[in-house]
Amino acid sequence: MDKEKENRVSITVIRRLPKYYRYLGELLKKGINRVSSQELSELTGFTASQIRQDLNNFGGFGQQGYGYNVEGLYYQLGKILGLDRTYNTVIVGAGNLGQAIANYKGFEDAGFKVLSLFDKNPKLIGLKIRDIEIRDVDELEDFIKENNVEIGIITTPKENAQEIADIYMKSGIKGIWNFAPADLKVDDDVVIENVHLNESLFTLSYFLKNKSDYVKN
Amino acid sequence: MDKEKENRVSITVIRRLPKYYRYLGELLKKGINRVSSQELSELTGFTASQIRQDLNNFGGFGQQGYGYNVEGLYYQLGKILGLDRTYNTVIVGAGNLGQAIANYKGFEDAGFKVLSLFDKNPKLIGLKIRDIEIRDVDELEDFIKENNVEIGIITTPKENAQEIADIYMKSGIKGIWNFAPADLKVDDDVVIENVHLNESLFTLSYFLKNKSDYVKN
DNA sequence: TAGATTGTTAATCGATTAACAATC
DNA sequence: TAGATTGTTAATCGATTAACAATC
Repeated sequence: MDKEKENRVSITVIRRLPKYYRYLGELLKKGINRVSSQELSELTGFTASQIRQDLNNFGGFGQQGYGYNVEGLYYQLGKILGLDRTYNTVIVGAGNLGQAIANYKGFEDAGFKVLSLFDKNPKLIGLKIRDIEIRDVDELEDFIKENNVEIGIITTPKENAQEIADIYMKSGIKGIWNFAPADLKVDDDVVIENVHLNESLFTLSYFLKNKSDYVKN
Repeated sequence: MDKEKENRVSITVIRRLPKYYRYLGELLKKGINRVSSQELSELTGFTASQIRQDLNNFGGFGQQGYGYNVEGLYYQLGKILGLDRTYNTVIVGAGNLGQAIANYKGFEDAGFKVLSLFDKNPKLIGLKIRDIEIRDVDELEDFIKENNVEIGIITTPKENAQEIADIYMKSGIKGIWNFAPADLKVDDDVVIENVHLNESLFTLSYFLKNKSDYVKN
């Protein structure tokens, strides 16, 4: 009955994977082809034990007495994270933040292609951000359906975020990357990843104020 | 000896505070002046028990039989987060992302004032983002020292992030908000808050791929 | 007073760390 | 073979949830 529960990996583990992936990518670029959990620990700051535990949620990628093959592990983690393919995305909200994301080459390199930006501001509609056209948000639903868009990005003010999420859902999008400082209500089969910059900044503020209690942490 | 340890509140608690703060602000704006942990639970998604535990790390803000006074709790949380004052900040990296942050009125409203942007691109130097001038990064250290800047924001490519962090430290900055996809090495008395957008996107990718295992979570 | 809801202790649950046999 | 390091189990630690007496 709760078969799914068995191989359900905890969210805290998942959130560490991209960091492993990043450092493995760096090692790979340096031409290093072998790494131990101890070495990964020094790079990432997680304990070697935790790293071995984390990786073993997905399989035995290492080899006793040797460690992990950098290229192999990098490839495996990419596959686990779903980075072994490409995704079509759109961005609603063509202000600075939307443009920043559209401009960031790193996302495209990782397989996330921004097909179009959308806005309701007539001054922006028709402009291009390195070949990516800004369209009227009225065209959003049709565009998504016609272009096999899987990920919807929201960089609008918070007042408009929920209505955009609703259009996304109506259009069949199952993954939303939300930058508006609001918690969106979505259907059970839609996943949301929030980037709440204000919360991040307030956390920094707290730690800045209380840093003496947290030195070396 | 480990006196500090006593009143050390766990990081996971701290990271929930901004969300409480946000919802309290919304309630306040609606003119609601009383809220129970149960109601906060429905808003935030955390359990009522957890909310009471979290708040009691900092004091007994509630009243039996009544709940919490919205305005009072909002004010207290603001104080705890260090939002009862203003901070001077600078941004290094005047591309789209840096401009987005400089443009975002919400940060200024919360007390974080961007005094200047910095870049090394001569085409950007001298431009203004709503009154905020873009200066040459060569002037960074002097500017920080002369203007009582406490928070340094990094929105450069990852290749330059560490050198900017080094200048920040040399200039006396103790709080860094880092958007570059790199883990910066800083002194023990400097706090860093990272916003690693690529890690966030990769996490979304994972959950999109495995969403059937995570429905209603 | 009766009802509601906190503050707080105790119980549970889950995540991290330690340890070591397996094995390359 | 000897040394190194994984995979995995057991122990520990910390965070969440449950429960309820205190009290407004």
